Amino acid sequence: MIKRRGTVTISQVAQAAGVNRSSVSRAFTKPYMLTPETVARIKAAADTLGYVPNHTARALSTGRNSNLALIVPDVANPFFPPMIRAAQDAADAQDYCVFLGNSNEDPTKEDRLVGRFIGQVEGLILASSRLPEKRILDYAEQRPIVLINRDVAGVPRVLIDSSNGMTEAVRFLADRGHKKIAYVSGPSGSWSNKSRRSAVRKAAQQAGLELYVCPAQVSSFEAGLSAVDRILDAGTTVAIAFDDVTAHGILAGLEQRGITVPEGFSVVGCDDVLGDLTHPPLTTISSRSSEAGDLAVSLMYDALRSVGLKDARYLLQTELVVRQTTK
Amino acid sequence: MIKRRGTVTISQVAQAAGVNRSSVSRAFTKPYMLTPETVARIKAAADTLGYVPNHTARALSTGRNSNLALIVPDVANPFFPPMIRAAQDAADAQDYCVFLGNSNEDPTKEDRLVGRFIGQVEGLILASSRLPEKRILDYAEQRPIVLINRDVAGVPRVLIDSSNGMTEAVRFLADRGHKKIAYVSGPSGSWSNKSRRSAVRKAAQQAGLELYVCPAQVSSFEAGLSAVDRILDAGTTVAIAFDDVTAHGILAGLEQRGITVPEGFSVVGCDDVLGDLTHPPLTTISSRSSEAGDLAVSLMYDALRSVGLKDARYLLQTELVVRQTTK
DNA sequence: TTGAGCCATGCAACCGGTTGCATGTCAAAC
DNA sequence: GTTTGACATGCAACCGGTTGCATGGCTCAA
Repeated sequence: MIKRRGTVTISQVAQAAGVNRSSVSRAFTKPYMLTPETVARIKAAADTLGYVPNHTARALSTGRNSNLALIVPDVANPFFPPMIRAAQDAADAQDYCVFLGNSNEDPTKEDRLVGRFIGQVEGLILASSRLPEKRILDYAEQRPIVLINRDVAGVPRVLIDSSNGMTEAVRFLADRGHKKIAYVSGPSGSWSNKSRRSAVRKAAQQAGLELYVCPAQVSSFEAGLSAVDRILDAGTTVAIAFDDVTAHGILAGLEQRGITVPEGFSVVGCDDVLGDLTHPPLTTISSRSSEAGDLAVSLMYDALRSVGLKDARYLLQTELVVRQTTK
Repeated sequence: MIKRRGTVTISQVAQAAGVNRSSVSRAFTKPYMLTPETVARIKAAADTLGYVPNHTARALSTGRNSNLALIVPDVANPFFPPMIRAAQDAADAQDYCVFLGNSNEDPTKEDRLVGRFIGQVEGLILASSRLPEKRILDYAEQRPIVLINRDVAGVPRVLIDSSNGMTEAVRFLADRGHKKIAYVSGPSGSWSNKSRRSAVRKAAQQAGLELYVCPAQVSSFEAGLSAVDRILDAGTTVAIAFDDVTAHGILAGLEQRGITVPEGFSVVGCDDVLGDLTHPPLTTISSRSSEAGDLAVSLMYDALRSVGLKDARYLLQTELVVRQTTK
């Protein structure tokens, strides 16, 4: 047992105030049960002693700990920080603390993180989870789980629906005279990637455009960079990237080859996380990830309060943001 | 008391295995005290029942919870995510979980977060803390605290020392013929800002350069943008910004006014978080913030193990990274 | 005056583990 | 064959709160 210097417990306060331990407990959690004078006396004693309720002990006896966990594939991917911040703020507003996990896109690590967290949180929010569906359902049995950008029936989820933005982008490109377009993929296990790719595919078909899908395993600058040769070889005139980070890599690759954007080639990103940081400023699909974080936390509260409403499925709509990488 | 479905406790395992509760506990925490056969029998029973040790109960009786807290001023500032990820990884390697707090640059909120966390962690890491020194020392009395980019004597700290990078930058600019330079400040309470500003001041003096210090309250794109008029009015030919984000705003402001970089004006950032994302790619000062995160966690382990070595002070050196915004 | 009922507080069990000490067993040593 | 000691396991207290129930004092009405 590690003794913390100066840890003052409920018993010491009780003794100082001349009451039973239970009254001290009530003074802090159910003051209406006590005379105002008693409460005042206890609080005074607590103050002079410097008493602070022990969170762990309380959690043990009540079974609630006011903690949430949030797991993301990559903190450093600019898509996530706004989401993390929003979730953190929303949790903070209800006096909840949030554990953050970084799975590094690795399902095994994600699984380990969930296991570590699950014992000390009331619920978990998994963003862009790479876990097998069965695993998610198993965990959801133990604790409320809310998903972001992962679509598992029976688990409350917030989905940033890029498909209408993507559709809009494809139509926009068709109107501008493009005939053959490329889609540069993202992480293979990603719901977002699947949903974006199929939206592009469908819209391209409807608009009578030829589509080349360029595989890529991860979302990264390098992935975009190394896709450039293939999308050029395929004879396309525009690339729609899985996300802005990938699009940025594509822009860099094009510049290396002396191809100017948008005159020589057009590029469309997704998620609008880079703002007009790229050169030229990137045409992209909006996606307010902070709203997703906020919404996920409030869904979590719903789940924690009532046992019902397990199958919420929120779609956040997106739209094309035209900047200067498309012609 | 909230009853979790299917919570199996040590007592049930004990009964199933026909041993005392204490043996079950030992099978998991001190197996060497038991016969291998007994351990095996207990683990088998635990497996079939699906027993998972209760983290909270363990924390209560041992006084250790294997949790750390990390508080940053702004998760969305690109300086922090790599640090967060590194800290998270380092913690993970030792089976620690990390709470993340976002103070939003607000000392009051930071204080509240510390208060919320301190009861359920073994130690706290405060990055770029805006807390009054006294407050930090008070908290450090209760739990080990490690600071990043905040210099308080008596508290272990990791400082990214931008001063030699800044000095290098000023000399570099003097060599290129600049006579009057501007420094665009960052958050007023920030140690980094003070240290960078004074390094620039000193180096400018030594190099015989005239210096204009342009105040700014926060680190943001907008702060940089709105500083442009003043740095131009002051007659400077180059601006050294508190960080890359601010520098990016300056670049945008210059472009709005039709001033080309680096021909018409030079810009230097700090922290190297944008890579060559800006246009033109930004000359900046390196700072591997992920190393700071990693180091902070290992300092924390030191602090948790031994009561001594309270006054560690690590300086991480930096250097000028010349790209294309300087002439 | 007495009994009913309410309310403030105390009592003690409980949450789920951990751990110092006691006990019992068995083997080696005398 | 008895003593000694090492070692495996049990016992029970403890970590610091929470909470259902018991108790006792007081008020109010009959």
